[in-house]
Formats: sequence, structure tokens, C-alpha cells
Amino acid sequence: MPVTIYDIAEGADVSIATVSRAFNGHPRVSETTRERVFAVARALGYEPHASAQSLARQNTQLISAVVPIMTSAFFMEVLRGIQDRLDESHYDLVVYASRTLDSIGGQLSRAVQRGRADGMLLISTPITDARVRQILAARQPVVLVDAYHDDIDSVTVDNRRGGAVATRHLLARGHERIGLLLPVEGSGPSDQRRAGYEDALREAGIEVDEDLILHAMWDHVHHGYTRYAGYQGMRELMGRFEGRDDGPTAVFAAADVLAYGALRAGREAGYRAPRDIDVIGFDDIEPSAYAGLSTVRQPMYEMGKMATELLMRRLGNPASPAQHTVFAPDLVVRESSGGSAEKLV
Amino acid sequence: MPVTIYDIAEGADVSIATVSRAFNGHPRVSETTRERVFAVARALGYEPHASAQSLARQNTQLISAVVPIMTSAFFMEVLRGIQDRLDESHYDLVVYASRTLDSIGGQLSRAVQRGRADGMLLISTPITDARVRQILAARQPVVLVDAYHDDIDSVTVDNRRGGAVATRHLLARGHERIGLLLPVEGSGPSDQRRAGYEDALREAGIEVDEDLILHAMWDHVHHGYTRYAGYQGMRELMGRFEGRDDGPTAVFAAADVLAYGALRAGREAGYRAPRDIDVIGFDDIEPSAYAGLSTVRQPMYEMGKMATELLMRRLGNPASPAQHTVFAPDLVVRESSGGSAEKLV
DNA sequence: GTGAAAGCGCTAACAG
DNA sequence: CTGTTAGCGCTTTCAC
Repeated sequence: MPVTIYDIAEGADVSIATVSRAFNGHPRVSETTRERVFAVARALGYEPHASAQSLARQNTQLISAVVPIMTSAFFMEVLRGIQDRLDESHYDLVVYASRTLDSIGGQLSRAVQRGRADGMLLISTPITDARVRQILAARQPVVLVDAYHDDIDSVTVDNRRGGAVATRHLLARGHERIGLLLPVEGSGPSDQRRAGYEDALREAGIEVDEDLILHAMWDHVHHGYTRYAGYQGMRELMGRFEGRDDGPTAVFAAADVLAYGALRAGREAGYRAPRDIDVIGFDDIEPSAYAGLSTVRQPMYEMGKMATELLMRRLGNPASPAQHTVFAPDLVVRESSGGSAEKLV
Repeated sequence: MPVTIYDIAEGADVSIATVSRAFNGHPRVSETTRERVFAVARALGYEPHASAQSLARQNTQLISAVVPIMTSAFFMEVLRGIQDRLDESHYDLVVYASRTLDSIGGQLSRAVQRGRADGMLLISTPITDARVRQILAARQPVVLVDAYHDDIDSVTVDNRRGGAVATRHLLARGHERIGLLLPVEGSGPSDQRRAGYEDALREAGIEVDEDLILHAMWDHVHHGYTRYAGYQGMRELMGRFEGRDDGPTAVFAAADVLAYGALRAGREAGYRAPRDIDVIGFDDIEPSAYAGLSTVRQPMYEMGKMATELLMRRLGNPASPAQHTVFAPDLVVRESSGGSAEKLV
């Protein structure tokens, strides 16, 4: 039978209140009783019951993270950051990983259940009005990562600037016909990346050509954030310029996974990057280093850490106005756009 | 103020017991009152309080997973399997990711706290006697993944056979001097992989040469499971045969990350795989496909799923004898040992 | 400094 | 079919 404060109260000949105080470091417990309590507790192998504490204290010491699992490589890095910050706290992490972007609503509902967690981290979760209501109704502190809403704390990378950085790199390499591969329409971050792409082109005095821009129409459940979507997207893009001489000489894929698929489609068509076509992605997930993919890096670890930091603060101060942290993206040049391959592996 | 069963009992003009019964699908509640209860609950936006339920029911509907975060790529795949199985249940997942293999004890302690979770998944966690005691004392169902102990359910891959498979592949490619790169000594899985390596050599009538075998002495906190350890290990190995002509013509790295480092060290020394040296790893984590690394694949997704399945069963039947599931490893030939590179990306 | 007692919100006998 | 009541294990006033 598990041992409770009653057992140790009896053993130490004090009341359960004193045991509780002793364990919670309450100042007004005499040194001698405190020691006696601890001695008995140790002898009996006592451990406070988490659920009972949660109920009495009205908090769980749990924070939850909701994440679409197809962003796994991205999430792992963010998770490292979360974990590092959490290690300094007394919070544990419960993970709600949804298989598709649409089932994420269900995971969210579980995560916001009363008494489940004290706060919530939403990673790469598209924020619809319905979800905002759900979140607000839960009266739980929330921090968004890689997503944005005016009224909710968020940590993002400057996607627009990132899009521009990627595009400028390609422009600097002499390209003027630059394809843009996007996930399905309506994703906040990728809309921004597109805006950056257009910014850079206009800067360079180049007109935006819709023929060069393509939204994935595949893998809708993953909102087009898959290798397959990139593969099909690239084929489609190449198909548009079949037999013409004004096809793209470079491609900016708005996510690394899209770039992987694009590289493959290009390869199948006989194009090698960067010999025949330059390719750059966005994210810099782990495999990209091995694939030699040029990309725009999001500081995922830092984003996770910062998001957790913000959440910890908000836990202590729920009323303060929403805070938005924006990280700067970094250009990472690898062989897919002419960089040296020597840094690989 | 959050709404409780008392509020909805009052609103529906029944007792709290009836509300509780209605929500728990108890058969003996009349259809009419049930509907009335639900109506009021919906109107008031009632949601049961998780902690209160946990305390009263003496279970949390939470299962925990303890994992060393440096096995992240491995873990992500396992996590997918866990999540898929969990989606069919009413359990949520709390993740204890430790930064080093040594701090895993602390995470374990948090995970086993009374009232925290109903069961536990230990991923790639070395099982010492002290930990076994800790686990047993917690009286929590536990399933090990990628780790083994007689008295605890486990899901593993046949590491010995995997080691033999990798080695035989190299032997079949004509190699007779095969280097073996291992993490620090004493890791269960890698000891088995080494045993398989020796099995294969003996089968082929080749004597085991200790000079060809090397334990990482770097990155002790990660028990040598890092790229850096592989890098240094490979340099050390090459150093041993400096100026001799009996150096290894192939290397079996007991983990993919070690292989990455080894490839790099080889490259720096002017060796390219597979032109000058064959390299094969173990695990088949995601980047390996991009790196073109031949490897022995562990079915990580299936292992996660199976482990969760076993845990669910044990939750219902705590007393049954420990069950050990062993998966067969798969050889995956890629360009680092002569396979076609066309499948990359 | 310590104890008594009233919750925290829900479940589960036990009655009826 | 439904209500009463006693917990689940711990925290926290409020007294002394």
C-alpha cells in the first residue's frame, strides 16, 4: 500500500499539516520536527502523490505541447529547447502529437482539458478563429511557436525576411527566373515567405511571374508540407515550361521537405543541383546538412527555449499583454546552390 | 469560475452522483436525465477536471516516456509509433527527455512519481540494477524499448543478428579487414552488435583482430553515441594503421551517428566511401537516407507501437510474466557501401 | 510552531 | 434509476 502523509504523520508523531509544511519548505516548522518528518518519510519511502497535489493546489506542474508530427525534424529541435528550459523548472511536458494538421483540433481539445496542464505550447499549429476561442476559453497561458495571432504570445522567425534572404541569394548567383514552391494556400508562414520572395524580386527590378509560383495541391492532410508535395510540385513546375526556354533556373522551396522532393524530381528529369538548377529550402532541419541543401535556417532550439521562457513568465503573470518574439533567419549555403560540399556529414 | 459537477447537478436538478454517472456512461441513468445533464453541461461549458478524476479514480490516463534526447532521430520514429497506438486509447503522453545519459536518472525519478502516470516507456535507457529497483518500487507497468532486462517487458531489435548482417554484407563485398566502431563500453545493444560482428567473422573463418575494434572514448556523457565520437574514433582507427598495409578496408559503425563522423574523418583523410572504404551503420535514422549511408535498420515505428501495445495490455493485467518482443533487423544498402545512390532524397 | 478541519472536484459503494 | 456519503491525498486557513 502506498504511503501517505498520514503514515508519516503517525510515524513522526505530528499532524498531517506539519508533514505537508515540512515538505513544502514552509518556514514555520521547527528544525527538529522537520528532520524527524524527513527521517520517517525516507524510512517509509514516501513520495507525494502528484494528482492529490494538483487537485489541492489547483495546478498540475505540467505544460503541454501540441505539434503536428509531420514537422518532426523541426519539432525535435524545438523540443530540445523546450526541454532545456523546463529542466530548470518543476514542470513536466505532455506531448500531443497529431498525425495530420486536421486532427490537431482533437489533440488541442485534449490538451486544454481542465486540470490537465497549466500552460500550453502550440507548435506549427495553424490558428483559426475557432481555435483561438478554444484557447481563450481554456483560460490557460499559451505560447505559439511558428504561428502567429495578435492576442497570443508567439515566437516566430521573420518569414518574410527569410523569403527575401533566400531569393536574394539566388538573385546574387545570377538567376532571374526563380521558381517558388509553396505548401497549400493559406499557411501563415509560407504566405510570408512568398511575400519576401516578391520583395526581393521587386528590389531587383524583376517582375513577379505567377507561372513560376506553385502551391502544392497534394498531401492536403499535411497541408502540402511533404516530400511528395515537393516532388509533384516540381514536376508540375517543369511541365509548365516544357519545350520553352524561359523555365526557372533556380527554385526556392518554402520548406526543406519540399526541396527534397523537388531535388528528386529534378534529378529524375536529368537536372542536378547546382549544375543545372539551384535549389534552396527553408528550415534547415537536420537531414538538410546531409542532403547538402542550401536553406534559410530557423533557430529552432532557441525558439523552443524562448517560447518556454515566455510561458513560464506568463504563468506567473497571466494578465500582461501578448508578447511577440521574432527571430532573424540565417542563410545557410550548401551545395544545392553552389556552396562547398565539404562541410557535409 | 470553472464549472463543476455541482453546478450542473443544480442546473439539471439531480445529484452530483447522477452527473458523474451520466458522464461516465453508466448504464443505469435514464435517457431523459442523461440528456438533461448533457444539455446543462453543454450550456455551462462543463469539462471534467482531470486532476480530480485522477485522484478519485486512482489513475491518471497518462503514460510517460523517458528518452535520452541525443537519440532524437531514433526517438521521433519510436514516438510516431507510440502516438499512433495512443490515439486509439484515452491516454496522453508525458515525455521526459534527458540531455545526457547520466541525467536520465533524474528524469526517471520524476516519471515514476506516484500519481504522475499509469505506466512508463523507457526508450534507449541503460538499465542498471539501481534503476530496476527504482522501477519495481514504483509499482508501475513499464516497457523497455531498445533495452533489456529479464524481469521487465521489452521491445528490441535482434542486435546480435543485426551486427552479423552488417558484417556479412561487408564480407560479401570482399572485405576481410573490417573495422568496428563502438560507443563507450558497457552499452547493452552495442555489445550485442559486436557479438554479431564476431559471429560473422568466425563464420567466414576470419580471426577477430582487436586492433580493428575501437570503443569511443569521447563524449562520455552521451556514452559515445555522437558524430564527434565517430569522427575521433575513425581517426584513431586510421592512426593505428598509419604506414601499414593491413588497415581496414571497411568499417561497421554500431550506430548511424558514429558512421557520419567516421565518413567525415575518412573524407578528411582523402578516403571516399565506397571508393576507398566501405562504411555501414546501424539504426537507419532519417538523415541516413540523405547521407547515402548503408545501415542495418531497426523498425523504430513498429517498436514504438508494439511497446505501447504491450504497455496497454500490462495496464490491464499487471501480474503476467514479462514479455520480450524481438524484431528482426533489415539490411539497407546505400552508396556508402556500394549501393546505388539513385534512391537518395 | 503546530493541529483541526474544511475543502480541491470527482468516484463509488451503499441505500433506497 | 437516483441520492447520500465517504473517501482519494494533499493544502491551507484559522485557531491556539
